[in-house]
Amino acid sequence: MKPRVIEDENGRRRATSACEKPCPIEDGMKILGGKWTGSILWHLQYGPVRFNDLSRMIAAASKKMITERLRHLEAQGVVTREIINSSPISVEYSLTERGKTALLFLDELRKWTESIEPELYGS
Amino acid sequence: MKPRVIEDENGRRRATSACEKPCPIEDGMKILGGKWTGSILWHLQYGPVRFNDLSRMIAAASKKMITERLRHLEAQGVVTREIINSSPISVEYSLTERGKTALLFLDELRKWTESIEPELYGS
DNA sequence: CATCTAGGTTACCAAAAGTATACTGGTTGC
DNA sequence: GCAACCAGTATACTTTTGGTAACCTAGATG
Repeated sequence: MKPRVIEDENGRRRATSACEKPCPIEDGMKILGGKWTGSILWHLQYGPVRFNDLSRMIAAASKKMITERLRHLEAQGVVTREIINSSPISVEYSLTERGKTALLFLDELRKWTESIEPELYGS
Repeated sequence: MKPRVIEDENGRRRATSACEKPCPIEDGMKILGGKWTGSILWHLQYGPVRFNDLSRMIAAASKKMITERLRHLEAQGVVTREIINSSPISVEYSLTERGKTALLFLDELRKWTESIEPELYGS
């Protein structure tokens, strides 16, 4: 619904349809907006990746952050964690279907950012 | 490029094409990911809005936050600020073309979030 | 003259987010 | 036995973010 501001009989301005509910945009940002979250999903796009490999790919993020984000994403149903009974044991993370759709939207963000700062990401 | 992990001749694992540059997704999140930023852009989508009206629409955010976000968005060329020579003087904020394209992506985020939590935003 | 509006600013505080470094316990290869 | 790998934890610390509350100038209104 289109938000409006009206004046009441005393000339005081009021907003109708102000953000009364938790807004889906703010909520979505809480899930996908944390630092490194986008990068993690991005690196999972081609298939399952093991924890330490992910950590190597996103070398600038600490293991603590990687763990934290993965746990959070798992809780939201965006990634799955699977323990592989190898030796030594390994753990693989993958995108769920929900995670794959998030990827589409992350790609939109990527395109948007590249369009405004082409000099940084050039050709 | 598809990120990979390879083993060198000693069996040590290494990532190729790790996040060496600032990633456009992380950068974009810095611009659009702050709290209230999405809501502000959302409320500007139908045309210019005055500062206090915006503040009334997003009642849960303080004026300080609104100001801070607007300054940041202005610096990134996402919104414009125009002083209207009325009496009393007023200030109108609008989306730039760049801001309007961000709106497309925010709508994708909105749809994504609604799809995963339909019970919250239902019909 | 007191109060309302406009569009903010300032000072301060709490909590969240992020970084850095070290450590665990088990396994495999040299 | 020693080192390296696995998947993380633990602890301590700094930085950033978000939020509250009060205040400001200037013009209009009662």
